[in-house]
Amino acid sequence: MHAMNAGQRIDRFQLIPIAAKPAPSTIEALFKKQTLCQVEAGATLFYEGDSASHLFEVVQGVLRIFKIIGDGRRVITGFLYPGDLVGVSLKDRYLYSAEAVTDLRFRRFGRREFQDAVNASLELRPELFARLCDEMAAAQNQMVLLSRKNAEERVCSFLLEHLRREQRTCPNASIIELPMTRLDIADYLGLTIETVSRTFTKLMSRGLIAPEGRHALRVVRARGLARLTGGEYEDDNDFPMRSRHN
Amino acid sequence: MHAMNAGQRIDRFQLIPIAAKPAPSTIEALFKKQTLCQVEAGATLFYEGDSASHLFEVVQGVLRIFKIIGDGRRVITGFLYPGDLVGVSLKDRYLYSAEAVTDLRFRRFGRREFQDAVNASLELRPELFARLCDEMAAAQNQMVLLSRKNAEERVCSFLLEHLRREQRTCPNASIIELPMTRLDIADYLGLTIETVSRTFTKLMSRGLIAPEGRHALRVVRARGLARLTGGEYEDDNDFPMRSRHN
DNA sequence: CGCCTAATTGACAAATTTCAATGGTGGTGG
DNA sequence: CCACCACCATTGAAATTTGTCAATTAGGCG
Repeated sequence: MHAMNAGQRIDRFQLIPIAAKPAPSTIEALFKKQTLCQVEAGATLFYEGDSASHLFEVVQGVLRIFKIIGDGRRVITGFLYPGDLVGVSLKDRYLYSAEAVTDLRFRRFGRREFQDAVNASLELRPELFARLCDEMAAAQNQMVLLSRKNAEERVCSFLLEHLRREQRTCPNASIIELPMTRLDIADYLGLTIETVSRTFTKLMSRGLIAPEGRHALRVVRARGLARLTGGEYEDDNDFPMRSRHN
Repeated sequence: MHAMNAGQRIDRFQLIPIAAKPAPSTIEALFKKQTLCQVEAGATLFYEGDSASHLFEVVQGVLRIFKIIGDGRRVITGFLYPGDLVGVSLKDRYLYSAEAVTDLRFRRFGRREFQDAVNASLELRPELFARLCDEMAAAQNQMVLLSRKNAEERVCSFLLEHLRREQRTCPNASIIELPMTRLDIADYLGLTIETVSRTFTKLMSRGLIAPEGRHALRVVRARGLARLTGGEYEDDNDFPMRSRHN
């Protein structure tokens, strides 16, 4: 249904002299020795099914990873942000394609070298394991969203997820950047572009969010959004599921 | 919407003297030293949010893992079969609940001991890693299914997934056991029980499948099913996505 | 200034869910 | 051994949500 943004495959990355310095982490430290690469928005890092020669770490910008089925239907399985790792797997082929949503800076690591480095280090292994577990937890939450949430709940969950991210760096931020297109959002939430648009409009008219320039918006009432996510937003309340025991 | 089968929480497992001997694998070998436990269909192994004290290995029977959101909507994120591991994570709480679909035999392992054993062994680590990666790949395929497949495609994918499983032990099997209820299938596929039922009926009337007793069915035309899964069934053809490169 | 793409909005169609009724099966106890 | 009950599955009809198609608006960028 949905056509992808084109974007030709990159094989020679432009090298960049600058080094970013985000929160320290052992795997990040490992990557920091690798040369920094840069591509433009729309560029493809790799396609699903390509021989999985490298791992990538996003340094700056946003990346989308997605799968495409038969007749062109696209599913974005995630948006990746600085500090995130892409291509972690033992499979010898990538399980999904990866494209830059914005201009992107990243580092690459040869799969084998990475594997060796991780095996050699007592600190790296648990970190990698922890990242995989987080990814798994996120995937399960996404399954819940895709399986049982309605359009409004999906959009509110999405907005809150992004608000959270902003708040990790700036604890009382209320403005979220949304560099991806409506089509990207739709393909991430399992909706159409029109439904996403209508839902945004509705949330605005209810005063929960407000437009803030072209590619950002302000969350006016986070509490209100949270109430519309259809559960699973353990903002302050912890585990809702736990009642009858023996 | 969907009520769960009740099933009270088990804390003292019935111990069983018999030991099964499936395909050898290092993690399986590790578990084999643990006492075999048994519970009845419907029993709960643990709830989402419980302190994650143990890992489990299914020995015999089928287990469902699921999450529940606010108003009782349930999402089954997976069915687990003999040889599968449950509860692998670094989180200190389970991310989902686990219930026996059928009478179930399993082994438990203390999380810490398991962690230590895996860390100590050069063979166990890659195996665990590989299992996590497989789980991740499965989760992504499920996201594709939930996000963009219609009812017929979902059901066909489900049937084929189960046919594959049967065929791992019996290469030209055409009968698949479906011990779970329609509600379980619906909650796994993100549909309602009625839609699942109607879709089964339609596939039967088209002669693709045939009923085979109460809890099993025969796949008459696997090829036909495969054509209805909406892509992603690399049965003989390998990667469909790979066209324009530079 | 005007074009091109992205986003919005509306009207309609289609798929799935919801609600309701019926049918089948297995288990239990008379 | 049979009847009845509880539960699960099927089927139909109506309702609802989301998707589709089409037209319009709004930006961004040359």
